[in-house]
Amino acid sequence: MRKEKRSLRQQQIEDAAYEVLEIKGYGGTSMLGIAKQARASNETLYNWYGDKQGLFQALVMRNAEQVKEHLETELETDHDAISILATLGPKLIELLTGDRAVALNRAAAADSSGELGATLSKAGREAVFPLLEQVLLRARAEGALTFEHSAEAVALYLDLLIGDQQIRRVIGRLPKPTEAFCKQRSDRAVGLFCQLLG
Amino acid sequence: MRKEKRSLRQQQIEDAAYEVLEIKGYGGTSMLGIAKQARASNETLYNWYGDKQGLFQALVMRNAEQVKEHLETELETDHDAISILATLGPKLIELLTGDRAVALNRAAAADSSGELGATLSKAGREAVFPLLEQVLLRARAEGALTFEHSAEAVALYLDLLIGDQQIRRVIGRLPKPTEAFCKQRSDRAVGLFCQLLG
DNA sequence: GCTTATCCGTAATGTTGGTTACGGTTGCTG
DNA sequence: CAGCAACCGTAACCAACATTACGGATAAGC
Repeated sequence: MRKEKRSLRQQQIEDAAYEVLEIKGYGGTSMLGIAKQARASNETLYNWYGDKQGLFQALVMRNAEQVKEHLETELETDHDAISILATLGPKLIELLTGDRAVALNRAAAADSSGELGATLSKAGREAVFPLLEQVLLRARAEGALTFEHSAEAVALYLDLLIGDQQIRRVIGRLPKPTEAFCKQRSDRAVGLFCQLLG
Repeated sequence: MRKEKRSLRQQQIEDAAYEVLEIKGYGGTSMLGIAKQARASNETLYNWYGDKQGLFQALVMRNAEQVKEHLETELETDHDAISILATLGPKLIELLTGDRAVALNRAAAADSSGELGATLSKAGREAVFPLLEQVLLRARAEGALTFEHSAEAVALYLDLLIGDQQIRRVIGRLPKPTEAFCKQRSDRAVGLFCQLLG
């Protein structure tokens, strides 16, 4: 029961961190700002996360977990692989170009040590990749797709699905995508993908 | 001759700024650091560029000019459009994911005002876009490609060519691309592109 | 050679923010 | 209720850095 409370409080603090981050950007986000937003003491932040980097590492990892959970849930359906892509795609776009992901990518870009970027990539792309690989292999088994190297196929799918949306979001030249936009872009990606490998 | 000297000195200062930027990242780059690297006075920096933002704006714009010049030079050949793509592609990858572009994108990501991002995008993507459009229209006129909306075709080409290379470079998870890599990735993009629209 | 504007080097100045420290409060434990 | 640990709110400390200021050097223009 003590643990639950702590966990809940951490959730609140991390939510507060996102709020500040999304509004003020990484450079404008201070530990005191986060503490104030969360109505917490900065001493608590330092006790729990060590330092600023630690807090952001925690944000990145928690976000990545959520993304992975989302996707794994989608994967548990018994639809055919292409249908799975059709539902997975919009979700993936939303997760990778949503406000939180963008804020984290900006933080990683601003972090000169490269630690955040490493964590973001490891917990993000490198976690999503095998899931997609699984879907594409299923699609090949079903005869819907033809390819030799699954890694290349995944890379191609991601190029078509995400493209340069992330970087354009990160430098502030694209708005947060609407649900309709995600759907439309996903459909386009699947269409092109099948045209190439179908 | 006075102007030439000034211009030369500015070039040196901006080169120094890139050096610091590429080594220390945007957060770690200070005006005094740049001044020291350039063996210049920070007073001079402030006189010439106004403030830190101004200096980075100048970097972005000068870089964009150079990119555009590079591409326009390539465009002046009388090769067929697909051949132009084959030579343009590697150059474009190199320019968009090279150290300077990455450093500028990181700066734009860290700039909470969004000014740098706007300039980067306006002077970069939005300058490159019409050039590519021109090439693709030429390709269509030559009968090599078929498409309805040229803007969509350009977007597709960029997705295939650049994909998520930029964001992965920006968060530090990809090394600077080799010449061979640029060539290979460009060839792949052109191949897939022709397969889709050919 | 004298004047003057420009530039260098370096030293203030003021602010910001990461980090630490501490007194007061809350809430659990016995 | 006493004891204790965790947490809040706030202040304090310290370093970095954007920005400003200034004295000395340099070189162009006359």
